[in-house]
Amino acid sequence: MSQTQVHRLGDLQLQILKVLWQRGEASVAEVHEQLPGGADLAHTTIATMLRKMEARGLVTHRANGRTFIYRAAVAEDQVSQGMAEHVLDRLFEGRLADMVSHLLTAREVSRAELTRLEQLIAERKRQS
Amino acid sequence: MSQTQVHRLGDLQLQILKVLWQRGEASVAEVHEQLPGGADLAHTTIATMLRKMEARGLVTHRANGRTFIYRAAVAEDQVSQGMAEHVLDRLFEGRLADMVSHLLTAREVSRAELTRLEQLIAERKRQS
DNA sequence: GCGTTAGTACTACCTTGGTAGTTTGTTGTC
DNA sequence: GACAACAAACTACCAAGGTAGTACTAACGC
Repeated sequence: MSQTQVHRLGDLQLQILKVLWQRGEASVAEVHEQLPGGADLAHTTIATMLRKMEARGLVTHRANGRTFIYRAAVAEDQVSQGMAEHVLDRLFEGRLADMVSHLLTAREVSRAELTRLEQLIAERKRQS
Repeated sequence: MSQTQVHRLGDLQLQILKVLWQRGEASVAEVHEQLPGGADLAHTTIATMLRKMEARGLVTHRANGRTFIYRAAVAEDQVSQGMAEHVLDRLFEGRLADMVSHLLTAREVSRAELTRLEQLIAERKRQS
């Protein structure tokens, strides 16, 4: 019984989830306001999307009077990991170093970021 | 003019591309054989998918008699980077360390892999 | 020559993400 | 009590991924 597939989410769904993760709960109107670039979208677009997402088990809602207050039903970590692992496995056969290598050559990474990475890896090495 | 969107490919498309990258060229039947789990799919499924992919600019073909020989029209690096960057940006706001951190906690990573990562980062640091 | 085989082409259907208009119902206000 | 405002529900479309059956056609074997 596949527990809500979290590795294939569209950009809009992701952005909506981000708003919910950040705020805990939000009405359709609040999601709409907080959504980056949400001004371009109709109110009903957000509402429809939220209903679809609820049908897929990504969010839940409770009623507050006639207004629905939505809440994420999947954890941020669950989604982040699900999507990141999906790409890692499908594209790089699970070889993390390959993935990082691609990303390092493809973009600017600050020195601070590199240092953080070094620390992460060193720590992980110590634990194994 | 958006150059073929390479960040949103389905799993089947990806697997087909992998076969083509690996072999250079392949007929529908060859792709079908090489496809992991391809035995579950109908021949026409692969053929249809290839035609759709050609329409999207992902592959091209030449005819060899009555048989079509397909070839990838997008580079592996282009796709890998496109998809990896997409996830990195959408999910982790571009913070590579966050992404790696998630991946490191979510799965087993061999010591050899960790060492390779260290080397990559050290090298990158030297260049900056 | 004729039938079998092995290709592609065409068509069709389902799902999901994305987008939004229209309808219906509730609520609060004058 | 009538009406305006607003929220959700319903309906509708489009694009794309995925899947495959059916139709057409060229080649090959006998």
